[in-house]
Amino acid sequence: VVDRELYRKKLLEGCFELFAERGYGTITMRQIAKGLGVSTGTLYHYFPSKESIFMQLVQELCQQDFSTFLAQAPQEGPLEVRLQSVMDYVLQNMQYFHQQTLLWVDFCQQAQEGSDENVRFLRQIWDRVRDGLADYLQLSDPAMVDFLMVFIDGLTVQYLYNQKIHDADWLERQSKLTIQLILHHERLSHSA
Amino acid sequence: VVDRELYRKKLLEGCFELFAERGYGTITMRQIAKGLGVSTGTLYHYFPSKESIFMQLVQELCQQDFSTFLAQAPQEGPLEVRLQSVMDYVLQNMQYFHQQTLLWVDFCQQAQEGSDENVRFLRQIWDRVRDGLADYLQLSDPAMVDFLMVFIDGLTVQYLYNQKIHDADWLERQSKLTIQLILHHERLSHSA
Amino acid sequence: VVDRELYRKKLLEGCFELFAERGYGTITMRQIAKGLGVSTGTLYHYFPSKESIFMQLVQELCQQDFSTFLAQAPQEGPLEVRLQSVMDYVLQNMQYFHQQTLLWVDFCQQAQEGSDENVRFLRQIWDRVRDGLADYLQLSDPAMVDFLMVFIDGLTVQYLYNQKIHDADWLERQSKLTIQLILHHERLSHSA
Amino acid sequence: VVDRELYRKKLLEGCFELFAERGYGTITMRQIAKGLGVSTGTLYHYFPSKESIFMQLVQELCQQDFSTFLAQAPQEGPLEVRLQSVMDYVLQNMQYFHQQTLLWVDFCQQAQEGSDENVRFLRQIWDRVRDGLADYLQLSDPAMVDFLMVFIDGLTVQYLYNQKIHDADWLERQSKLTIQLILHHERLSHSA
DNA sequence: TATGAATGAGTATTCATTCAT
DNA sequence: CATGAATGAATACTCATTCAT
Repeated sequence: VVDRELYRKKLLEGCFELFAERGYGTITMRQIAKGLGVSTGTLYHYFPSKESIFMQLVQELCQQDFSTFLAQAPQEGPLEVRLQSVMDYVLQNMQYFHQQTLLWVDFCQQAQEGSDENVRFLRQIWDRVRDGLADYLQLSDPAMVDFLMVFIDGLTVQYLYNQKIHDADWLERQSKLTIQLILHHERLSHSA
Repeated sequence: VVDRELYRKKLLEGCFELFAERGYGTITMRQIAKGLGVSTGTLYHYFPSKESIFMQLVQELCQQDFSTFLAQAPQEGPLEVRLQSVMDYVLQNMQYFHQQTLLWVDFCQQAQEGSDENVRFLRQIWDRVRDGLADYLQLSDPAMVDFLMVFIDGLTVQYLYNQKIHDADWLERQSKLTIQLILHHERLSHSA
Repeated sequence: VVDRELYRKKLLEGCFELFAERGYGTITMRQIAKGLGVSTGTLYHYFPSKESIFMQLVQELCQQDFSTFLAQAPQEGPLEVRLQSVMDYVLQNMQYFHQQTLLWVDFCQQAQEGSDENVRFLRQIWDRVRDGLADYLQLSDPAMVDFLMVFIDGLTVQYLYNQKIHDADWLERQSKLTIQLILHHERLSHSA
Repeated sequence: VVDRELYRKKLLEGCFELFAERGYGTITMRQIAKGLGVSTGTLYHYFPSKESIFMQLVQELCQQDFSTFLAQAPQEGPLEVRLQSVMDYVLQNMQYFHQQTLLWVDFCQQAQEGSDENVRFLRQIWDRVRDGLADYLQLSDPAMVDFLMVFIDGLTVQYLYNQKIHDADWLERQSKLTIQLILHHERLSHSA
């Protein structure tokens, strides 16, 4: 029974790349199965539906991503350093986050009709990440965490049209700019 | 021949709502035809493909949107006023921009495979908007326009899975915050 | 618009044989389409679902069958003659009725789960036939019509196992026997 | 080897309910296995196929059913009593016989294509029951046994789409009617 | 003996597009 | 110009059966 669970996770791992390559709505179960090197029957043996694969994938990844970030991020030091470590993490995995965002958007759009239970589930996951980030950054203004995440979301979407135009320098510049803006604001709030 | 062109534009007008309602990938040509009150045959008489409808629609809308904004925006006055007018415009049409962004993402994802000519085309349109905005705002740092558009894009995506965004106050707050951050930066750049 | 309706009926006509050949649950839409000489797309252009084809088919046939019977049956004469005409009609079309009964049973079984609206619909049709038959035979005991139809149903099912064993003579014999039993009962009821 | 045989019969016992619940064509081997509390592998270890399970089940049941009837039926007495005991047995187990008939029809329909060996097998079983019944009732006209069985078959099918049949009175009435008809006929045959 | 993972062809249904009228 | 009937490949998902453990 532990083997089964292990195998399921192994399959799940292979799924992200496949979903990312073609999008949630566009990829077919046959393509996923082929990509994983199993039959459609086997795929359905481990996951009850396409939707379920996606949900499990999202849960798994978000957990991993945030853990990975925390594990390598400096737990002490001034705000600037912590902000920088967040942005570095995002920039280093930009393509990955870009794909993830696209996937979420695609999925939400597809699931628009029918149960919005799934959308609620995604929202929960998103909230958890935001709370974790708020906890890590310890910003005086809680709205600032929202601001940061909105900006990061914007970046990951931008990547869609600008993938080849905006090089690493552009991203770096935007990142630095944002950090400075936040630091300025923090300084002013404290002095006020 | 002018009639044909007029009719095409009239059909195009009705399309946005239909696309927005169900998403680019999800809506069918039959549904579009029915929504416009014509037959599928007629639809194909005016547009060679679903893809083509979308491209023409995007072009038309972006042109209109920016013109509409400029027509009602104050052409003079301090940066703060101009920034505010941009954000007001976005906030007032938040749902519309949200739908538009979703549509773009959906389309790019669907078209991922196949000609990236379409993606290039979308990028051109995006660039034109950015240049227009840079021209209007006259910011000293050109990267700041990019920053602003990234943030706006982030907001429109958030709308998908962040319930807070439905709260007008939250939006207002984020908007004000961003304007202030930009103004601070401008002041510092000038004094430096 | 009349053409469409005509064509739909023409397709419907061809369907009975196909359904009868393989059973409601066993035949596939592809097989039906192929059997009718059209594509699956065309089939769905005229009928929203497999279920719908069947329902429309049943309605059409039952109407036709009873009309056909009445048109050729003697409207006057003693009960014996009228009973005989009913049984003759059944016997002459035994294979057809056999197939119909099997189809009904098959359908009801498949539709067991899900909406029993369809089963209700079939019952309605069945009731209409019984009422028509009661009206035609003018039996003093209304339970006798039920008895007759139960027996006929039994015959049509029997045909399943006995198709090749019981020849025309056997059927004829059973038919005659039943008619006599009913006549006896009628005579006794009247004398009582 | 005797254990194996015992276990096979034990499994078989649980099968009828499962088949009856969903129909021969509709139930899946996984559902049967789950219902019996074994794995599909085990099921296939004892029975080579779904078809085989059904055939063995039918054989087993028919043998049991007729034995059970004979064991409790009065072996002596006038025809009327013996007829009544047959009808009572049928009425008391109406739902069971109804399910059995449906199962037979379903099976024959599914198996239509392919070997009619199965149909032959079912016919043999049916014949054996008829012979047993003829022996028990000792009717002067052998066709009368057929008549009785046809009627009973009709009743069991009716159960599917005639709501009246759920009314015990209706059943009782039909049963009494039939017995009387047969008795009348017997009397007339003897006097002739 | 018993398991349950693996298979892949098969199911009803959909949809962008074509084309005769 | 306008229609809508026709197409058939494609979709998510199912299932009897096999077979390595």
